Amino acid sequence: MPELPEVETVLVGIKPYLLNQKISRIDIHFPKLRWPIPTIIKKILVNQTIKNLSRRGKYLLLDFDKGTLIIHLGMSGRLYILNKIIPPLKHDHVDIFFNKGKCLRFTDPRRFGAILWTESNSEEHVLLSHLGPEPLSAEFDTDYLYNISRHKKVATKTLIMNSKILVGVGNIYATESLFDAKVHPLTPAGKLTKGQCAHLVVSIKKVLKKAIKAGGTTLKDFVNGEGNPGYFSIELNVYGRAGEPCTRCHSTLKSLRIGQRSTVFCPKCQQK
DNA sequence: CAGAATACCTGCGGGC
DNA sequence: TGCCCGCAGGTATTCT
Repeated sequence: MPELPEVETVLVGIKPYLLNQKISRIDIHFPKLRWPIPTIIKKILVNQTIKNLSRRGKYLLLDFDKGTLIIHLGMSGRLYILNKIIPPLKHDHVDIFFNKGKCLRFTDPRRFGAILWTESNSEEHVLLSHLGPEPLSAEFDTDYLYNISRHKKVATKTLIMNSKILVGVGNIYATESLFDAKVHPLTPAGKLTKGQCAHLVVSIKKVLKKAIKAGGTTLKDFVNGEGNPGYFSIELNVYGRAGEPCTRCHSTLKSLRIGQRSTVFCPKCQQK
């Protein structure tokens, strides 16, 4: 569910509460996620201090002296901080307690999320080692997108959602970025002109930055489960608006399925 | 090899 | 009210 802006918002929201905090106990209520939660963390991480929190793509990384806890929220995962003990409900998988009484709770109804432990450099973890550049980094520029898309037949939308090409862009922001850049989502990636690549790069960065800003203003309170780090709403031009008028030209927005994902676009603004 | 389809889950809204 | 269907913000794995 969460795309890069949502994960970034979660990171910024929980970091002040967790940085340099020492773990006192970990309760794993329900270990079944995409992969089982390694029960070894219950022993390894007690009395260990979180030395840093960061994000790579949609992965959250909690660094300890002994290794890194890798957290992915999947489609429906949530993380929030509790000030007091609240009994776990059905989809509450893990509670990580800290010395000062706070608790980090991981909840995930659909269980596509993951909590993994690595004692190596997390960059070398199999899930992270093949990831493409961060969309907001300088590395993701026109030349990069142009060069990597050459001779590829996949739809441009599929390309920009591929984490080996570029991390962090999911269904909503791919859809919005393509509209912003006036690129038809089905354009074969290899057919993108350099100019289109330039527009797309600018649009992706713009759309993500705007969403991060919106998340930051919408979700201030990560404590106590109130003001949940849920999925905040930003104004969307096309996603979820099939059949409604284009905000630019008032044509009727159309929908498609690309790679089993719903895609909305303006047939007039976004032509192949 | 690339690209496409499938699999993993629960919850919700709509149609009947 | 209840049942069935399709759909949901992700991505590893399997297939063709």
